[in-house]
Amino acid sequence: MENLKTQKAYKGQPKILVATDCIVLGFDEGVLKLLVFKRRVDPLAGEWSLIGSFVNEDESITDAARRVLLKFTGLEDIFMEELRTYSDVDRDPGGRCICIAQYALISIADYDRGQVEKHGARWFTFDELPNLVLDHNDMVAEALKKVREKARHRPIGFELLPEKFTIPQLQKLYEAIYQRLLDDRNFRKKLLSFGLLIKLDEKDRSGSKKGAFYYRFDHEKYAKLEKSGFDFEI
Amino acid sequence: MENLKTQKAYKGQPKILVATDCIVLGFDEGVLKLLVFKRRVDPLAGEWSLIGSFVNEDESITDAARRVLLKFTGLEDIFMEELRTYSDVDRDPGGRCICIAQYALISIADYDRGQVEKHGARWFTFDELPNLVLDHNDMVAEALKKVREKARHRPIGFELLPEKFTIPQLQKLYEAIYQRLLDDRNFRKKLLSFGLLIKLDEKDRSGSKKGAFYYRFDHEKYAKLEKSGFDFEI
DNA sequence: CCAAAAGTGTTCCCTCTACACCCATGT
DNA sequence: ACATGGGTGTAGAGGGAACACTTTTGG
Repeated sequence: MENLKTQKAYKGQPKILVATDCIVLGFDEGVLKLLVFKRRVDPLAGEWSLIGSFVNEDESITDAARRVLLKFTGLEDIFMEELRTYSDVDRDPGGRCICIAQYALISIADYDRGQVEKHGARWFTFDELPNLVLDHNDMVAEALKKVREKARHRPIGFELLPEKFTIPQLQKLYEAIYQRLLDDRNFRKKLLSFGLLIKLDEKDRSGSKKGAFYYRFDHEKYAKLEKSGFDFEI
Repeated sequence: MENLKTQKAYKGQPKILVATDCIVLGFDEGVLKLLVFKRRVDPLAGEWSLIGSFVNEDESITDAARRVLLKFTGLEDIFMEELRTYSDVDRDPGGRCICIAQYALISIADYDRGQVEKHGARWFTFDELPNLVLDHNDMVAEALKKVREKARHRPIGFELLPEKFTIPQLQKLYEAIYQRLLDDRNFRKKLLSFGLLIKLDEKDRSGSKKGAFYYRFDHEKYAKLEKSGFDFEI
């Protein structure tokens, strides 16, 4: 840390409460789901809310979001990206507070059910999603829009699937994200053409008698390609 | 405002200094330029810095950024978008402070030279750009990356040109953004094919004897198209 | 043997790219 | 008349979209 002189430089400037809220998306039973919980602090205690927290003085926004996600899902190393800052002066009746919203994509198979229940959290599909507190509905809508846009150019879909997945699963995921049906032949062709899916010997027989081969995404190869300007366009 | 009960709800939570910095880009003499100024507060007073300010308790981040831009350029209604939040605990030796960076695109013909000079600000090309304080170099690099990506799908280029512009001017702008030469026939064809450029009767004769027709961008028509999912792809 | 999902190829069309010459005008 | 930048058309290649049938196997 620096010295007293520099500490004084910013003395008297207006400090503000800073929070972060997470739009946590998962993919389960062929549909996208959102993790929300019952807010415990007043005002609006008992209402449905995104999971979030105030940001402490000794942590970055990312640190705070990771702390929240760990607490509510038991998961670490989750894909997470900043959405935007919500800073309207009157956005929170509890007091002036800006919020940096982040969206997180998780493989719904992996989360810790115990943690979720312990904190009064629940997964909702978007059909049955209740009204959320404050500007959280806006955050969710914007996050969905951003995920849709982003999925067209970056392979973020794989974050929502387990390590091993089948092509039909992947297609259903993209259909859920884009909200429209895709041609199965063209989809498979396109995805395989990138050379980024590694076919495994194992089959998933839960979806059909014939069984579908498992694949995994080649993150290492993609990382290299991305540096040289590769666009994962779907 | 609400009542004392709710004010108390967040009592004791950690307040933090919040700032916003603006990556102000302009296009002049065929190259992109960045507006920076000599920082006046300690620590690091006298060093080159992005223009910015602390966020007051009674204003949103956008309000703060608009205030800064007005002060330094004399301009209002500027295109501006959030880049991201910089929140590393040690990013500022002056004290814990998070910063929401925003990039702004302005028509360099329009700004108020008096305002710029009065505040010790200057336009730099990226070739001659000096080192900036704190993490401002990162912010600039990320803003450029974002502008490049965004320009491929949204008509943000027009924000950097005057209301009236010629096709060759527009092409030079895109060449400056993408850092590569474009084919003039294909470029013209593509741009005109959208039906979003309105040809004026007037010519700009500053660049050649023959003169190039002025056009303006049809913002209204684009707004409608965008709602129905139109992608302005260049 | 049948139902149910997995897997496979081809044709057409449209868009992107590459490329070279005439036009208008001020000096 | 000439130099300078503005403006136009076309042919070939490649990628996206549309489309139907065979394969596998548990029950």
